Amino acid sequence: MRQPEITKELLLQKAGQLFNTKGYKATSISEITDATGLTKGAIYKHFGSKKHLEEEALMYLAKAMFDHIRISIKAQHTAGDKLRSLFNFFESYISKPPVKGGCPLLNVAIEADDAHPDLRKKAMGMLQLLREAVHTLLNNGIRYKQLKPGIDKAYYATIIIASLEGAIMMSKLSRNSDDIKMITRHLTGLVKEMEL
Amino acid sequence: MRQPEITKELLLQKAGQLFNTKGYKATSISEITDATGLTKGAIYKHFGSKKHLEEEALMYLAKAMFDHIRISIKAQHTAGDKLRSLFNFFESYISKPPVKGGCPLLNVAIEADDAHPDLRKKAMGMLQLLREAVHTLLNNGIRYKQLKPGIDKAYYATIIIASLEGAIMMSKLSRNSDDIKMITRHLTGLVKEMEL
DNA sequence: TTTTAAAGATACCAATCGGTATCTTAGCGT
DNA sequence: ACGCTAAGATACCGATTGGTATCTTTAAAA
Repeated sequence: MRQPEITKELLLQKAGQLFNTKGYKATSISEITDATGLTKGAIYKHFGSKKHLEEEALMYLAKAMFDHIRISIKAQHTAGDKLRSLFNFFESYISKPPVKGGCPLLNVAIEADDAHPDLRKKAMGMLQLLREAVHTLLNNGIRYKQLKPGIDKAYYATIIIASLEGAIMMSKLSRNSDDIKMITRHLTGLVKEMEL
Repeated sequence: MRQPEITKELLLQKAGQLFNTKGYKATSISEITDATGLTKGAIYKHFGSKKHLEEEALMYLAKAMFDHIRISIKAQHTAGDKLRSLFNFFESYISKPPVKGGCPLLNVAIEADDAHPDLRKKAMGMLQLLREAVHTLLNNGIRYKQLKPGIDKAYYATIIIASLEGAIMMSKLSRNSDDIKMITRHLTGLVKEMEL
């Protein structure tokens, strides 16, 4: 019954889900013990403090998100298809959420930007990773003559990320996929303009 | 010294600022009494419960936001100029924030969508108001032959709101205006396509 | 000038917060 | 089979939470 690695994984997964749904500071230790069936002893043995658990859980959520992105992108073979697959991944945060509570980047960015510097730094790292992923994708598309060579990569990366995240906010609030679908349509149009 | 209306206004303004910066549930009554110099007695006399104060403070922030929007839009005379003025207003949430903490709609939507149904309903109302404002703006632009008649108004309203809100998240997180400026540039391009 | 109702201050409440110290127990190396 | 180490449970801590009951004070009506 004593399997510390499984225990830690369980704590990260359940705490991550709670943090992503209710918020990091709004989730109490006792809610995490309730959700896991474990006790404070287990949490403080593995993480030392709630703050540390918050940060590790965020990294856990980030890794899960980027793993999903990587998989869905790798399954496609042209820049255009990879981008459309990325849009579909964000659409899934509404239709069949890989983790409850929506996009972990958006959630932690809003909660942490003014009040929680350590979480904010990790959120900035996450945004940077996402930016680089799109950037790389566009770059490869240009290199393999799938996208027009002249495009402003940073500009398109910002448009893609901002409109997807904004649409997740709107669709999660409204509890339907209308907005995220419109944004997918819009971005698909942009991709067509970029394609050769 | 006893001026209940001024006291209430002070409470709404300071509580609104704290809620918009730190979060609604993460802000305690004592932080509000510290910020105002008042006591619990004043708060509970005027609002009855913290939940009620949260809701009234949100409506106070919403009213301030829409008042600002209305003013900046009314100062322009064509649909295109009104839209560009709206984009500038959202840019101001980064460069010279009318209320600390960024866009109240974005903040409350992320905090409330899963866990706080009453706040969520008010957030939905806010989003709907913003949607209708853009919709009306586009409609009038068509009526007065400033915009192309065939445009999909709901579609453009979603693109405008989503990309602005997403960009606010990114720019607030990064603490610079690069992203919101890129989005303004992108949306300005869209407006040009719509204009006759 | 006195009365009075409301505004707001003060003092208290149980519940819960994050955190720690201590104790028990499970499982591995020998 | 035994002992040791670390995983995890339990019991406690002071501080803070939202909320309430009571007391004081203020400003306007009479």
